[in-house]
Amino acid sequence: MSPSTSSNPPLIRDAALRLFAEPGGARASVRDIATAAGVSPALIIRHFGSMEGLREAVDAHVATQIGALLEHIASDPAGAIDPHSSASFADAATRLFGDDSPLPRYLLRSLVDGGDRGAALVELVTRSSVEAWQSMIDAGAVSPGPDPRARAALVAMIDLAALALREPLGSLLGADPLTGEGAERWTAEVARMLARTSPHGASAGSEHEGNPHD
Amino acid sequence: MSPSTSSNPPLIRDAALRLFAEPGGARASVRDIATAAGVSPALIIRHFGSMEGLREAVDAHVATQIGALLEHIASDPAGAIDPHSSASFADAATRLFGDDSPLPRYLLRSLVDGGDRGAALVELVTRSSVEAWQSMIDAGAVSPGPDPRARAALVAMIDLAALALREPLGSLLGADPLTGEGAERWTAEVARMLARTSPHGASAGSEHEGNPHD
DNA sequence: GGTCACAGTAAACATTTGTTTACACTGGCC
DNA sequence: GGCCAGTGTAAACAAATGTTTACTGTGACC
Repeated sequence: MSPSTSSNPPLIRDAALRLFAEPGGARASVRDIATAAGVSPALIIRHFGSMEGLREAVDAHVATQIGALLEHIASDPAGAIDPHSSASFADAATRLFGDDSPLPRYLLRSLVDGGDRGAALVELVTRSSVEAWQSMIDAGAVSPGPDPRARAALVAMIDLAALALREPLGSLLGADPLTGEGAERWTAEVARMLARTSPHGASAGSEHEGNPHD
Repeated sequence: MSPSTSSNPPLIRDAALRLFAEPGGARASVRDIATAAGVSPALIIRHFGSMEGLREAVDAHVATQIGALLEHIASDPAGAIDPHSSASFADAATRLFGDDSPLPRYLLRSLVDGGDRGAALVELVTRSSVEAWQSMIDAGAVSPGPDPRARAALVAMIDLAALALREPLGSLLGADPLTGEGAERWTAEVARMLARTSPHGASAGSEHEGNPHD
């Protein structure tokens, strides 16, 4: 029997997060998770009370982690879509999500299986997007359009999709939309589309997309 | 014992589709589905061979159904985003998805749990979007932009999100994005954003969004 | 009427599941 | 050293799972 260690609860929680985020992960058993974490099934129950308790702990942790990214973006709202500071979002996303993070896939899991807690997590993301968008409207940087709510919804959807639909989007883009060059290209393209709504943007009209990084 | 009926296999398949699409539905048991379909668990195994066989049958059916919508849109590519024919997409979506269709939620399920079959279904949707977008580029109606692949990816994501993220999008929009007024508003807003990329669109420049439905 | 293919089901079966129980170990404190 | 709280585990437990088996009923055909 190994010595006692206080690192086991987070270890278990993280193993669960990884498994739950995978295809078929909703059917991961207490024994699957115990094996992945290198502990006994009974220890999971001891620390978290039940499988439901474990799921709650994972959800709470994910909310904290994703909240960190949103906090970062909220400190620089333009950073999310401004082509000149797109590196800021890309850097933050790379740092938080790396190449192998289960968080975006877990967000997707929350969308389909999360019930009330999943809906709350998704709302965390979309509310942050909508607030950032409103800040930019207030600053006069963008236009709310004839149907302001629809436009805000579109902006929020684009943000949510970049996280939750990371994999199909990555296939389409030919690069990971949350890290490195892929993140820069994605945010640049989103910025171009939204820059179209600037009240005083390009004055030449319809299509003026020379070189956004110069 | 009831009389024999050839309607039981589709009845079972549809009950399974509904259950699988719900939160927690990945854990739906053969007994849950049997109860929902009003048959015995053993009948499901008799007709589909196994639970895996049932899942395959559901996937095949969903691919057929979603293919029907894409076929409709492919016959009128502009219909997906042109504000003047947005009613065409809205009508088709309403007819296919109604108020209560499990298909969009099942697509979301496929994204997270579908493995290869899920990826194939998602590709069905995104390929169709990309092809429609390319048709519009070829027709000179829109511009590919400085990063054509990123722009096509953005268009495809918007389409995929409207289906798979129907519920959070509906909350943001304040209406269902796949039926009725909500579908019209959503497609109108998407059209406005994408019309911005027209090579010879509005010549007044930055923000010219008078009244798109007049 | 008898035979056959097919559909449908209850019961049984072997395995898996989440959880509980009983025990051992560790380290800190007196 | 003894006691205690906390950690960790193997085994046991009751329930649930997907599937198989054995049987019945139906309708078509001869």
